[in-house]
Amino acid sequence: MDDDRRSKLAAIRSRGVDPFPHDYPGVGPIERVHAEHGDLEAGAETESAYRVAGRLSARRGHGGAAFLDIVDRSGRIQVHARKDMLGDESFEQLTDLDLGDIVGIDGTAFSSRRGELTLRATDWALLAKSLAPPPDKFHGLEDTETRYRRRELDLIANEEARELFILRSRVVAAIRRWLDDRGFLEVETPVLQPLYGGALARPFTTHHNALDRDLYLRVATELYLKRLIVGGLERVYELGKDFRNEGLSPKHNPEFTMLEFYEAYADYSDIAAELEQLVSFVAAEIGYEGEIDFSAPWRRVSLGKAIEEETGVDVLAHRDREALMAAAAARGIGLSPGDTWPQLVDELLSKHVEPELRDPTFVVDYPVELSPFAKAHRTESGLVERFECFAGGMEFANAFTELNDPDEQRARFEDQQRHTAEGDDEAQPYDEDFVRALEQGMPPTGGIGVGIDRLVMLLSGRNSIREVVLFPTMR
RNA sequence: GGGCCGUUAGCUCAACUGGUAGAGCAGGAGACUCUUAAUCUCAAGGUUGAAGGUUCGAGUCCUUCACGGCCCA
Repeated sequence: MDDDRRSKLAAIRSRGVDPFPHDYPGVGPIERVHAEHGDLEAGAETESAYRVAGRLSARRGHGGAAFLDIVDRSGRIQVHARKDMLGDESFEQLTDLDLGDIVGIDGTAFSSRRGELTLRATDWALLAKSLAPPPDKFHGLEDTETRYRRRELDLIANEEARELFILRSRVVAAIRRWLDDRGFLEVETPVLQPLYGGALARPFTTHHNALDRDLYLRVATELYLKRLIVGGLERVYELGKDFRNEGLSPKHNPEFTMLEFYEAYADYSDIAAELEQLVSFVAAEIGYEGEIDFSAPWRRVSLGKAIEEETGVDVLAHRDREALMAAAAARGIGLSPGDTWPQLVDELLSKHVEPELRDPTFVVDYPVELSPFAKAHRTESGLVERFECFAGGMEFANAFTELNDPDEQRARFEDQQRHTAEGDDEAQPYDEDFVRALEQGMPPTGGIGVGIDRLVMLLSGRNSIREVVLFPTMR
């Protein structure tokens, strides 16, 4: 077991070699070797010298020679070591390394008889000794629990995992580039909040000792970002973690990454068009080739019509809890009896409509009861200018024309307090600081929240949020 | 919260109706100077998730618990 590795470690030290040296200057990515010599014919030699470094992932010994596979972030390359080139001592020590050791290789590029691009080792160095055996070199690491709890092993053993998280990074970078290019300012608002708001969700509560006061981890950045719009920053975005105190599921992790952006003088139609552009841009940037058609324009359907299409229930014709329960029951649909009217509508949407929406779809114009921060619809009474965007059977974005009338906002908070009294523990607490900010005057504004984990799920074809979060919450 | 499935060597997996827990890879010793899941020889590797119970005997049956996966609410 790792006793063997420990005794090798001791043997290395006893030779006066540091098994954990401080640096290794001049390392280039393995990818570059492939880029510059990927077209060598089998058997061809070059004099191009490279220094690469990475983890020893496989070894095939042949007595006086050996092949070693070295993996770095950019790829894998085979190294050919020969006793007659390295000398007996160096060769023996190189082939005595363990799988998983971090090594540096100096070598010249050539193509093996089988036509594989290979570095002929001229020198090498141990850069870090690995004391724990790596996962199976052929099967990789498949146990899901170990993959999530020890993601480093997943990244070592499974190339798909490496590629996925590199993809995720590129998605986030592309989003920032798109927003930066359009004059949006990236800002940072509080994670610890005296009052939570901006989403219908239960918060995590924590405590500030010096202030002797409870604080909440944010469930959204919305209210602070709109205060920045009041302040005249005009176009702002924040890309970071939100925290919602809810159960775990393939679509829910209690901490998750959200993009919110707000744009003065825009409405929800402008935002919808921008979301189409943004996602199309990101999909193109990463070379998306999956089953979902992200090309604009996306389908638009009203919430009432979407629910009626799937269930036959006209929610807008039954605007209280009892009437809606009865209408659903008449269609053979059971709903949770304790829920408020907006919760019932949400249940119909999430259980009967959402799973059916495969290609990107805007569901537009929500009942005011579901949307305490959205501005009333300009023509449809009782509705607000809001959309949620769905794809792959999953909601991934939520946007509205922002409510900027402070008196109306105050009344909406009062409605929320009534929902709380009715037993809705996800209703919004009254935020007087936010209303006061609106009294200062907020320009007409469109805003959106985009679930980044879910977007990455869609763009990578993964069906669990835990696959796309490096260290998902575990029990 | 409910149902089903799973947990065996570092990793990936076996073990028929209850009868001394096996293999491949990794690791050890050895052979081999173009292999690529290299190959060949030899030896080693285990509190079968935890705790109880039934039994002459439990990886296997029963109970409880822990963790995970899938489905449902």
